Amino acid sequence: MQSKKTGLQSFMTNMAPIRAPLFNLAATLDSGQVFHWMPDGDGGFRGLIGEMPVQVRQEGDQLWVTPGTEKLATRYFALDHDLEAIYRSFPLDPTMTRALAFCHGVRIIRQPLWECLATFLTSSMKQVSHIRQMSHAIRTRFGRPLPGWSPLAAYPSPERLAQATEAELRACGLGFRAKNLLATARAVHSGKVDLEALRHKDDGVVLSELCGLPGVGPKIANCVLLFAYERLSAFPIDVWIERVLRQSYFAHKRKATAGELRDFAARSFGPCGGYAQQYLFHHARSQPRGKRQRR
DNA sequence: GGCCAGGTGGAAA
DNA sequence: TTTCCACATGGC
Repeated sequence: MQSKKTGLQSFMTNMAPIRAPLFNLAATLDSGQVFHWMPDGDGGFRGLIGEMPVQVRQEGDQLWVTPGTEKLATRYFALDHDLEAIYRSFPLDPTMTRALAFCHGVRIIRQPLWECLATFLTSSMKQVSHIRQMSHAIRTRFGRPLPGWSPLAAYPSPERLAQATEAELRACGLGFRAKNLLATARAVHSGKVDLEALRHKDDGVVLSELCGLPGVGPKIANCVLLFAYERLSAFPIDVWIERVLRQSYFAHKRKATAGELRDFAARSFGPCGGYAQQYLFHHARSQPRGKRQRR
């Protein structure tokens, strides 16, 4: 009689291993960069890397992924980033030190350009859980369904969303963001803005091009710069980061302007400021409500 | 039931 | 220049 395999053993015989030292999968997926990964009910996650359905699970320094997606996953999860070197570039103040300890192993994911832009376009004045809801609604309503992966679906192309109506997008819970997503989808689909071509442009050029799209300002443009264009110095300043900066770095000058905060961040957090920003964000957001900093 | 959320854009001061 | 406000929706 054959011995019955445990769930873990059977999972691993069907999966491919990747070495992933200094990586925290769960925290990375929960840190407000991506919004569609779902728990698989067995300690792992199911999601899509671009159009490719992927199941992933972490066991210590080993990542187990759907066979055939090893290279894709390695690149997506940025396992090539030298986190030790990045950490050495951080300032050594108490706030940053606490955030680093809390976020150890969180990596900045390399996201598909359009998916990242479109998702963050819907993020304004929304909690992370709401962004997740809208992302799933848009995928389900407009995306290509994947057999056996329901309710997950690929993120719809600019072309597909360009054909949608504002009412259809509002039905996904977007509110006033529907008009902006529609107009931006049309601008990208028409070729007015070429997201791929921007990969080779300077940060400033990418920023100003993105900010020309309806509903995209400096915050969202910097998120896309960081999470999709791999510009690790990009430092998006949202309400959470602004609170952290004012509390921890401008306690002596609470009336500092937005411009002063931006200049300070660029000066103080170095060439990997985007990583520092993400760690400060995730740490602040993970504090129990009672312990959170207030204005 | 009021407050706030990974903002933006346009008007007023 | 900076400040103010409308803009939808949902969770707590």
